[in-house]
Amino acid sequence: MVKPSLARGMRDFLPTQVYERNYIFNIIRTTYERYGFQPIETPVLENLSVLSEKYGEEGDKLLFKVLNSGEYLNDIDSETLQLKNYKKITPAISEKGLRYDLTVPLARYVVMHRNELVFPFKRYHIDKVWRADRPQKGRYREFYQCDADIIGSPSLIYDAECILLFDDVLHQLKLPDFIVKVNNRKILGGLAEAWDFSDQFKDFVIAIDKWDKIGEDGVIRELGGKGFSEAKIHAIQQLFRVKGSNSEKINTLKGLLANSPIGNKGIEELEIVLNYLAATTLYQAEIELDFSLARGLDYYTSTIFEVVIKNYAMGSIASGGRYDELTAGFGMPDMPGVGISFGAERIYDVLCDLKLLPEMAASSVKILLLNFGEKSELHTFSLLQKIHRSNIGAEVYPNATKIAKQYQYAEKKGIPYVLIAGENEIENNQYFIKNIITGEQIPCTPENLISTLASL
RNA sequence: GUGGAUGUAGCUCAGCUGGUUAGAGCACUAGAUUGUGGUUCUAGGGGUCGUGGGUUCGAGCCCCAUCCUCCACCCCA
Repeated sequence: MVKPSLARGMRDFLPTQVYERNYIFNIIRTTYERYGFQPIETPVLENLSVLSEKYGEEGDKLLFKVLNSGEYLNDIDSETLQLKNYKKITPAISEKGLRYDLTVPLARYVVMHRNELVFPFKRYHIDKVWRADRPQKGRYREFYQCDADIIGSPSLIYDAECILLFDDVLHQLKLPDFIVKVNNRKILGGLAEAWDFSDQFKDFVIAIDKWDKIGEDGVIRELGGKGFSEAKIHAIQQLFRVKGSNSEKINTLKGLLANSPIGNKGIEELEIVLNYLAATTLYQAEIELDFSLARGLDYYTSTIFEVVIKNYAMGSIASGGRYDELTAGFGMPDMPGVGISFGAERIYDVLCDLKLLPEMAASSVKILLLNFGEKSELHTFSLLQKIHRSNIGAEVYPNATKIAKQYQYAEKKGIPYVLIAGENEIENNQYFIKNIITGEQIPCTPENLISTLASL
């Protein structure tokens, strides 16, 4: 006997949970469709040559790798094996891995199918991804991402559309106040240029990204630890003084970036995006420029966004950004893209926690046909088929156990009605449809059973 | 990958300073009620106390290791 167990970070879902999760997926999917995105599918497994080095060093550590098939040890010389150096052995025994996100596979897909696609290519993809991270709340090793991306256009109208998508979807999900934080990587690059630490850009980005969490002192400490000089830290501290409305923030930043062409380009892009948004009326999204927003993934080059819930201790529930060179690594330059992703698992956790999931029918079955025993069972079974053919969900109880139990079955499955059609009813040509909640009994004849059911 | 907390029935938990056959509530099954349930009453099934070692006359309780979950880092949806 094997004790049943789940691999770390993996989860099962009960039927009611799947219904609830599908509610979220359906809202996202139909919204994507309405904006003109089309679905694609890609394999769960990709060659590691495609996945590696796209996510930064940390990301690569979190890739689930799949062992080669067959006698995979034959191809390694015993010397390498002796060294026990996993960095050398891993590529020799594993050449495939589980996808880490849906964006890098998309880049690969676009390059491979470039002649079959319509550009700008708007695609959505709702599927599982895997990360070998240590699990904790809101963090799983297997989870869904709900991506929408536009490939092949530099137009910032799409960046603005991404924000409309955040607003539209999260509004439909009835999420409470949320903030869309927006920044532009070129601004961060410009600051690095203006303050002369482009060589330590990555350290800078990681440090300021934690501002929300560890505060100004924490960021300063971290920068100091990474070898930033006092003067540079002092310069960076100016970032923390950028306050006020979005336009005030932009003005302040223009001063800081006066001598940086790249930085000014970032500001300009940001202003264009905000200008597009100014022409719209958002449901409830609050747009906040946040120059400490950085995003860890290496591939972002321009606009970046992240959605957080106000006053709620949870990481971002959606995020995204513009990447201009993602396909370049696959030999296809000049293919800019922008996209977003909803973290459906986190959204589900939040909606559960805040009790914002609507009551939904746990079953799509409308009526349970009670089983009163041998003499009426065949009749009941024929009714079952008639109801199905009328496109109404129905089930028959499989045996003539006591009625109380049959009622409970219906109740637990969320079936709203039961049909009472036993020997007496069949003989009298009168059935009863009973509402399981109210107890009300609606009489009907064999002839009008279907129409009565359909009208309920 | 680093550090910390936890783990007793399907679920929520109790179990004294280590001492006979490990308990409760809910859930489940059966009966009271052979065709109209969700109330009540009665009876019943279910645990190698996460797993593997160790200490002890004796371990759910103490020690070590390991796994899961949770928390903080790293990083991220």
